[in-house]
Amino acid sequence: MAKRAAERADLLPILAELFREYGFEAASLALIGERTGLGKGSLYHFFPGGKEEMANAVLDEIDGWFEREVFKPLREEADPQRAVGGMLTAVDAYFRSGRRVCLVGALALAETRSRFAERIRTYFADWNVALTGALQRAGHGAVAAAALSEEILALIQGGLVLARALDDPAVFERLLAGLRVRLGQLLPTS
Amino acid sequence: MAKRAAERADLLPILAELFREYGFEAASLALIGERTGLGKGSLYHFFPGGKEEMANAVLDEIDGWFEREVFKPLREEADPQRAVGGMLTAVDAYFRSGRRVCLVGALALAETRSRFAERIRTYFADWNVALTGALQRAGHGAVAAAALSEEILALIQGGLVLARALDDPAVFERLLAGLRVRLGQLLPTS
DNA sequence: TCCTATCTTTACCAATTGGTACAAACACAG
DNA sequence: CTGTGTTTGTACCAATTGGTAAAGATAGGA
Repeated sequence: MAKRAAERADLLPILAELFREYGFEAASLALIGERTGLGKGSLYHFFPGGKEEMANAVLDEIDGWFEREVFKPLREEADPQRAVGGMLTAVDAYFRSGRRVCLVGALALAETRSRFAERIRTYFADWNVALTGALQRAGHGAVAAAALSEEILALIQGGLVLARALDDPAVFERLLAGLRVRLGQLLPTS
Repeated sequence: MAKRAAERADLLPILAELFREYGFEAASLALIGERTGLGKGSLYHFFPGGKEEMANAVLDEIDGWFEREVFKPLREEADPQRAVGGMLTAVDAYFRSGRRVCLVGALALAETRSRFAERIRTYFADWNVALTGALQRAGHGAVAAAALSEEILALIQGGLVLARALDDPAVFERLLAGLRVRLGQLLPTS
């Protein structure tokens, strides 16, 4: 049973990359079987609910990661400037400096949105609330903090879209760097 | 033949909404037939290349619209401030204030990216070049203009992702309004 | 009226889809 | 070695996919 849990958990990163790369619909069972090296039998053994359960398991893991590495620090870190800076670092690492796409954002635009709508909503809503709080503690007024938070999230998501569209991850990096400057993490260079 | 051209053109908006709503893969021929009221025979009569030709025709139309209504004004309008402000107005109208998704951006994230990669690239590259030029003429240095242009495009795309994810078009509107303020189209309100 | 080009309907196709059933292989505790 | 529960391979399923073929309808000009 230790083995079972371990192996199911090992599957999640592979499934996540598959969904990121192909989307939910286009990641067929044939493709999943090929990339995981597992037959349908095993796949349905670990995920009796089929693809939908796979996607939900992946989203669970993503939720967990962001809660642990991003949202919670934003809420609890004493120094809010550090908290926001840390968020940018974590995000940069997670999205591999623009080479990786945000699965939640992609699902939001894609055909299958309705199937995961509520999860998608809370993911961004939680992020937005946590970030707004940190910005307020950093001295911004309530309205300004909320506006800035939305702007930061949009820049991150839009940066991923642009980096993918232009096939140039550097776009994402430049946007993050610009954000650091604007948020006072660095001094403007010129 | 006048009839033929007219009817094929009339199909494009329907196809565009279909692709926006469901994505390329999930917009099945059955669905397309249902929404257009046309059988497969007619569809393949107008688009012998099948779905791919439909998508390319839609992308042609989008390219044309943006070239005419956005890129060209950005390049040619005498007053660059006005040009950028006009762009924001056009974009707001086109995306129905955040209720409509950017098909090109969605394709960039989706499974079918590779099939339209070059078109997606040039769409954003053209936009970026035109906007950078206008910003330079508005007084920004070359580097600053390029950075600001990328930031504006990312905000628009990210705003559409967020609006869709949060199921709240107002997010997009707020981001556009914020942009107007930052670009000096309006005075800050507080 | 007849002819021709445009358009549509219908039936069909092989391939693939997600999902199920179930027997065989496996590991491992007793 | 035996028995038990977990894991896998194989064969199968109905439904749907994008796409084709070709007969039939519909028009417009001569």
